[in-house]
Formats: sequence, structure tokens, C-alpha cells
Amino acid sequence: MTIDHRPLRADAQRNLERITASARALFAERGTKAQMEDIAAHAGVGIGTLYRRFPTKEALLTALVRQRFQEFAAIAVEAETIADPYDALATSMRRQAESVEGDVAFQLATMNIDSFSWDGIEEDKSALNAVIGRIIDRARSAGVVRSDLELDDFAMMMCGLTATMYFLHDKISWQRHLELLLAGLRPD
Amino acid sequence: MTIDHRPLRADAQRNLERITASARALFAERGTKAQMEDIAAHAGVGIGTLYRRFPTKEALLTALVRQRFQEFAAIAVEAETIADPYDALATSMRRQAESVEGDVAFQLATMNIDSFSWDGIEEDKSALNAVIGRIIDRARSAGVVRSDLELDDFAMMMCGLTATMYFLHDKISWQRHLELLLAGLRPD
DNA sequence: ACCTGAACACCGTTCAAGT
DNA sequence: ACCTGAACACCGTTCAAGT
Repeated sequence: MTIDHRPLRADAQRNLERITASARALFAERGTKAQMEDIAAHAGVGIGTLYRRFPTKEALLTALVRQRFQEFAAIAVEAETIADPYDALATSMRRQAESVEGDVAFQLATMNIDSFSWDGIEEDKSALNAVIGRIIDRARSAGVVRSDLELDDFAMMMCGLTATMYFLHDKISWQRHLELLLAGLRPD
Repeated sequence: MTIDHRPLRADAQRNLERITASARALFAERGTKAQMEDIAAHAGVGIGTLYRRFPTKEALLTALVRQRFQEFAAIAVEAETIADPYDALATSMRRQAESVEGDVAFQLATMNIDSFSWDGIEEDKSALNAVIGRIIDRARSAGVVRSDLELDDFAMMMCGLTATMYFLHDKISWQRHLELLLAGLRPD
């Protein structure tokens, strides 16, 4: 949605970036209730321009989530270079969590599934899963995590972690949650 | 909201029960998008009657959540009678999870915080926490769980678990998640 | 006391006119 | 190509009239 199109006219590109930035800011501040008109105004464009890029509010939320998933993949790729197999895994989780922490719009979209469509997200997710899959395999082969750990567990744990972030706004809570999750990964 | 009022007139009481039942059903089916008019119609009452009991959509959602919290407390009270300290804790978690599983409206309300208010929920929560606190203390004293386990951890884990239920609709996923969480509780 | 539903207000979305 | 905002539609909420 935000990607893979022939380049936009310079002013249109600038507007697009302003829109996503404003959306992120207002969703973070007001939750899903943030209004499309306010977002457009905040970005300094007409409401029609906003709708030209994102046909629905859902689509706008989805675009923000996709950006975050792409960030996840970048984090995982970097974590994969860590020599210690366990560290690579734990660091992926921790860095992704930190990245989500600063992105209330993502948490929100994530927590309000029925109010947005996942169009195109599968794409980003499978790119992410490829890396995470390798990181998990390595940790398992090295015997530093329980032998039945699998890819889906990762997403599940991140999902739970995101949920507590959304509910309990303090950093300490989700770090504690992460600690408990990691403890559950110890070799059997 | 649903409780502590002088008894309603018989027909009003019947209407109230129909309303919450219909709300539960329609929210489960359509998510937050379920419309107030449809809920009223489904319950066989006028829209005004619905608003007489629940001043806003948020209040309606909140009432459903409070009912579930009360159910949690009942489950915990029963689990407390289990002789084995670890079993008492694990059973509390599992039974609560099962109870949430059958209540999509609760998952919904819980995951869509910005669309419902926590009014009055503290009350139910502290009743629940009293029991859970005792169960956790007993398990810790018995040395069957990590020595730093505390009350807040319980809510956090349940929150994460509810999130995966909401996202991944199959029973296997949340049971796996629960298994990982329990593994993380092992004595250090 | 409680019930009803037409009317109102708000906000997501469209579209005709403009550059 | 892209921008604009007035107009429309939908749905949460209110309230005057009724039992």
C-alpha cells in the first residue's frame, strides 16, 4: 500500500509521509477514535487527499502495521548476526518489544483486529518468519531452549507481550512479562 | 451496573437479561461493530430501553466484562479447595482460560480497551485478587513455583493468554501458550 | 417505572469542481 | 495527477410522548 508503486509526484510523496506521521501521532494519542478529518488537518491536507491514499480508515491502520512488521524483520536480520544462539533469540524478542513500545498505533491496530483488514500483511509476515525461523532453529540445535520450540510460539509470545504493553503502560511490566516468557523457554 | 440496585420490575429484569444475552451474542458474532439498534432488536426491546440500562455502548461492554470477572472469582474460589498447591494455581489459570474461551465478547471488550470504560471493574478485580493472592502465596511457600512469583504476574499472563485466544481462534494455540507460561513458573 | 422510536449529532466516505 | 471540501450516509445517543 505504501510501497511498490511508480514514484509519486514530489508533493504527493511529501503529503503521503505527512499523513502516516500524523496518523501515527494521533492514533497514539487518542486511540482508534482519532478522526480522519483531524488526521488530514494535522497533516495539512484535505480529507480527499487522505482518502486518495488510503481508501478506508482500516487501510490507514494497516499501512502503519505493515511498516512495523518491516521494522521487525530488520531487527531480526540484525539479531541473527549475534554469535550466541540463545542471545540471538532473546535479543530479537527484546528489540521487537522495544520497537512496539514506542508505537501505540501498532499496538492499537493489533489489539483492534476486527476494525482493520490485514490486506498485504501476510507478505511482510512471511519475510519476518523466514529470519525468525532460522534463529529458532539455531537455538534449538544448540540445545539452549526447549526442544519443541517452534516458529508459531514466537508470534504467540510477542502477541501476549504486546497485549500487556497495551494494558499496563509501564516499562517494568512488559519487561517482567518477557522475563517470564524467556524462563519458559529453558531446555526441558 | 448490573448489580446492587433495588429489584427491577419483573418485565424490566427480563428485558435486562435479554439485552446482555443479545449483546454477548452479537458482539461475539460481529465484533465492536455490532450495532446498538441491532442488539435492541435482537433482544426484542426498543432502543430507548437499551439506553435506559446502559447509558453508552461502552457501559454495555463493561457490564459483560464485569460478569466474566465475577465468574473468574467463582472459579478461583473453587480451585482454592484443591489440596496440591501447584494444581490449585494451574487449575485456576486453565479454568479461567476456558471460561474466556467461551466468551468472545469478553475477549473483544478486553482487547478493545479504548472502546470501553473500566468503571466499577476495580471492585470485581480486587475480589478476584484476594483469592488468587492466597493461591499464589501457597504455591510459593510450598516451593513449587519460582520464588519471586507475584499477584501481578497472574493478571499479566492471563492478559497475554486472552490476546492469543482473540487472535488465534483455535484451542490448541492457547493451550500451547498456557503450557509455555506454566513452564516459566518452574522453581528457579 | 418503564417502554418506544423518530429525530439529532457525529464522523467515515464520496464526488463534482478545481489546479 | 493530484488536491479540495461540501454533501451524504450511517450509527450512537437523546427525548418527548405513551403505558
